[in-house]
Amino acid sequence: MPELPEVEIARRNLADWLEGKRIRAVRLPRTRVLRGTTPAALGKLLTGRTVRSVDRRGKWLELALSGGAALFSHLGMTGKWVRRAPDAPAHKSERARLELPGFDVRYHDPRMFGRLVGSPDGAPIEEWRALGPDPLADGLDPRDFAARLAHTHRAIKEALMDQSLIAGIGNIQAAEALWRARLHPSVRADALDGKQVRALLRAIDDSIAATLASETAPEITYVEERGAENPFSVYGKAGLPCPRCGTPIARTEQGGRGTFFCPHCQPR
DNA sequence: AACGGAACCTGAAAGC
DNA sequence: TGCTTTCAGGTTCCGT
Repeated sequence: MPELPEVEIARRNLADWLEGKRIRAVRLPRTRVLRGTTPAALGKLLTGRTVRSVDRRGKWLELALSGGAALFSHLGMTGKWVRRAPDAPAHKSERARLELPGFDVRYHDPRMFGRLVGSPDGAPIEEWRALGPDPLADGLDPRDFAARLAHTHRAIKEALMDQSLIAGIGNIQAAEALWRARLHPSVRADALDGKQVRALLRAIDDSIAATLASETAPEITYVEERGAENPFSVYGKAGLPCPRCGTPIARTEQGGRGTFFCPHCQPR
């Protein structure tokens, strides 16, 4: 279940595999992943195009194609792009297949929360245009970010997961960044001072960099999958000692999802 | 306008 | 063993 770092790894992999390659054929079963379009329409858009570049903003990927078209991909909770030999058996959750010269790139997504959207003229789709600045691709201006936070009464953790405010942060990166910045997840966003906002932006950069460093691999294993190590400081660590002070990590619920934090390092 | 909660899905793990 | 429940890092829509 991908957030900014996992999607960035997917971008790098797709760029390695696809840039300069021509999509000879596609296989697109009719699934929820294609909502808003049809297999025929998307197939027609993709077939025969060469992939020029692979870009990312927040949790969205954009494959720029020859002839000015583009393919937008969101991985949802369980989406994954993988490279396979053409004769490799299809995975049960395969939702799309791009056939390149000598190999396939396939999209797996058991829960089908992900999306594939074609853009015939390459114009960014509405969801892409609605995204706020991306901490890795754009960098965030502390003053601008502070001004945006000052407009919301929500808890800082919920604000961080608002993709229009800052793009790419999900439940894990929010928890990790707040721990690094020593901020309680329930603190109101408009209560942070300038120093705290700067610390938070640094924490976000550091957390993303740390996750990228720990997960770089041709195939991503998400934390909750069997056999995966948990490389995080507080996420999924309820009851375990805080890496900084040893206090047991607490778990609460915020906006219907789990929130992890250190009650000692992150006071209200 | 802004917020909380349910809905959308499947599969793995934990509980019984 | 096998059935049931719970939970999951995504967005979106609906009611207040």
